[in-house]
Amino acid sequence: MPELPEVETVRTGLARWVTGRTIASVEVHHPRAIRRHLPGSAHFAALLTDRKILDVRRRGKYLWLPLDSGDAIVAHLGMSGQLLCQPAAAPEEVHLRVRLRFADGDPELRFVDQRTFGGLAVAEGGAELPAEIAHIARDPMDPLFSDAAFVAALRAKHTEVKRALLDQTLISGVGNIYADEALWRARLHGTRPTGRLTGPAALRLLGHVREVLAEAIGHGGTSFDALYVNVNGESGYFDRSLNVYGREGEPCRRCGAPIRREAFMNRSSYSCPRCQPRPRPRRP
DNA sequence: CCTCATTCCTGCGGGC
DNA sequence: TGCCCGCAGGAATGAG
Repeated sequence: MPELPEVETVRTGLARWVTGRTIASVEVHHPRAIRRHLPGSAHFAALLTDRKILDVRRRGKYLWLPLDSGDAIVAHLGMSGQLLCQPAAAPEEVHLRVRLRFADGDPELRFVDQRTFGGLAVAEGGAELPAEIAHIARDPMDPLFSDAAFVAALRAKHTEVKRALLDQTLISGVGNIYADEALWRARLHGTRPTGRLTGPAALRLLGHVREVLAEAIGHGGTSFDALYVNVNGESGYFDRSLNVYGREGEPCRRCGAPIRREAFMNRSSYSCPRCQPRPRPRRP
């Protein structure tokens, strides 16, 4: 379940292994792995062939690789996507979707994705910022992210605070795991209405979001099931530092109360029933 | 305009 | 043993 820290870990690895290299050939093994590209896989491959990768950039959970043509490769890992730098001789992964070979040989770049929620796309003229991801807000690690604008937008929303944290047009990079972790740190229940958060409380929450993301980046990300790995196929180990996510029934590390799990948007939310009481209804 | 439910996909593990 | 079902969940999409 790659969120910002996992994607940033992949970005770092890619930057090291593919920056400055020229793509020699492209193999698409599964058409669904190429997103929003009506001309088809062959055209996708043609736009990349003989192009040099200039950089590897990230916004939220999206990556893009500017090319010397002015286009960019856009990548989203979805639930189970992996970008792996592998020697050409390595056996094909079961869920290998796309393979990029380079003019200078090894390593090649492979997009592997079991559940095909992720995918690659070409953003024509998108080297600076692909139009496909222009609607995604800056993430809280971005130097140009505005804390004040975020707080104002959050408080103006008519929704619950966890929904807002997952809204990538408000703040990007946060998924189910880090939303729960930040809310635990902030001692807020996810169903708290955003409109009833004070400015200072919203700012504190943002601080906790940024803090948990930074710590997770420092650990190389979180992995539960080996579906998330860095470009060398290694898992992060931040999962050892999680305080609520996946800990139903285990004691809260702050107060000892058993962590609860609640259904939320077709998934699960974890919280401490004592540190994070449910908000009282405004009017019964 | 805004909010929210639905849908895409596959492997795993629990229950019977 | 084997089958079925629920679950994991980011984000595009369309409904209301």
